[in-house]
Amino acid sequence: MSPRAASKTAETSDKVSVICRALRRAIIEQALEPGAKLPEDSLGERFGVSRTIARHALGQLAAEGLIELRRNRIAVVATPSWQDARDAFDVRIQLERLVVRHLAGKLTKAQIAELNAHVDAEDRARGGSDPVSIRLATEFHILLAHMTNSPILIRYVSEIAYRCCLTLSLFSRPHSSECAINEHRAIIAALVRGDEEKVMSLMHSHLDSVAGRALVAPVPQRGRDLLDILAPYAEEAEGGRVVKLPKAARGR
Amino acid sequence: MSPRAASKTAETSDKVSVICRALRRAIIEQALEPGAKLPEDSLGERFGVSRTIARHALGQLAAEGLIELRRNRIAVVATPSWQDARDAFDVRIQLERLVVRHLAGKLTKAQIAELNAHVDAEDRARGGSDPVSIRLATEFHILLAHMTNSPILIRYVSEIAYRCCLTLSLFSRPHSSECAINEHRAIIAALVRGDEEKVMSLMHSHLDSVAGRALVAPVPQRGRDLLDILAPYAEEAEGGRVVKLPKAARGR
DNA sequence: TGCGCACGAATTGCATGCACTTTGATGGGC
DNA sequence: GCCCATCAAAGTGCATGCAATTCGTGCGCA
Repeated sequence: MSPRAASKTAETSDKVSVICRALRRAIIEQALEPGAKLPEDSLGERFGVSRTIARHALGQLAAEGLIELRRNRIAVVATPSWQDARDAFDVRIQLERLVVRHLAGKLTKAQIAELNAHVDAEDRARGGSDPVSIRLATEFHILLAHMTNSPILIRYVSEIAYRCCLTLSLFSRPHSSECAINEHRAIIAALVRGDEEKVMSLMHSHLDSVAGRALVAPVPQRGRDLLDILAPYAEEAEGGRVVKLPKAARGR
Repeated sequence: MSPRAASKTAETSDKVSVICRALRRAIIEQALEPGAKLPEDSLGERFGVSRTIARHALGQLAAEGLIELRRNRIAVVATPSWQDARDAFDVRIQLERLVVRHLAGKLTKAQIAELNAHVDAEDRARGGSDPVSIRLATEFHILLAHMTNSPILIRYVSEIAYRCCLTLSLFSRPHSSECAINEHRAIIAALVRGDEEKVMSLMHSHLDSVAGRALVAPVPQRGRDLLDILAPYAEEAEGGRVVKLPKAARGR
């Protein structure tokens, strides 16, 4: 391995990072939906560690924006707003343009093979269970980022890809199923040809269309959190205090 | 405050984030140089908290890439490689282009005043103590990011600005002193005019020149960590084991 | 003098315990 | 029947204690 090793990004010990990885994966496969509660002791019990460790893991995930931590409250999987999602995709596009710019014409044979193998796996997973195909589509982008060998790009692209994935599960239709596989193949081809301009615009439009398919409607808010939907209206009425509601609306 | 509040990015409680802020600031003002040790109990004692809290803060800082955490080892302020620094500036340029694109022509009067006041402060600090002027220059960019009101941009730009600041303290000459104040003023002017293209290219060249002033020589490695410099050579000799060195080279 | 080794001090890894906060339910007043 | 006070259960905030590891130093030996 090169001196500039692609070491894990920070992440203290093993136990903490194991929990982080597990939770990240559960989140992007939608086993944990936005808003799901993550009590420290349940986590600790589930992973065979103490609350201290579980807590530390939650701290890391919160730093990545995957979960939300509020003082004295149970941690929950993040529920990004539609605006957050738009912003995330904007940033992501710029970041991934950088990725493919770094990579154009510089891929080794082994890397090309790895990318092709990954897309083949995406192909096989199509029609299979949704969660897996979503995860694979996301991991394609993360795989690309890793090939840049730039720790910063790796970290940021991974983080934001996970977050985008999270928003997909909120705003996307049942599933428009990433028919993006062909676009992935096109990107690989352009990377191999070394056509920098072309691959950047391919990546740009690819992500644009993913975002487009996902974020069609600014309004739908498929009724995840009734209370939050009403909040803006309540705020206009009085000064930020949410008015008392007739006993209904329970997140879970 | 708007419903989409510019709340602190995650950061559990107060105590942890207080420590984080203090350390961040100490690092960018170069009170803590790259490689400086940060033992948990010293930190805890200094801030009047237990190791648990200090440890948590270190975890957060590590997630931001400001410090390095290795198992069973004392945390140290990060020492980015020259290549890391280049990558960081590349990413930063793209991110901050996004920032000014969002902002062009959309600044309120109050925001314009705030920006001008900040640059005035930079002006006053010029010639004063170096650390303060460095910090102010960095905070100008962070201030801009905050005005986008996009949590993701705020987080990423802040993080990467701090990291760039860190590399400056490693590779920059004694101090080429951010004669960039005029460039800051030019950026504000272009933002007010609402000239999107212009302000993006201004920001681009501004950061390019900051990076250029800082990262002139790919080789200098002003002898901070003798051991790391030798590591690659040792690695080529045998399989990643660093050969025993005659007792010299102590970090401190 | 220079090198290696071993032992003690320093430091981290992690679990547990206690105090405080939030949450939700139950019962009494209107 | 509805609203509010009170209280127990659940959960977090944080400190402390113990085991394991690393670091530094002094001693012995060549």
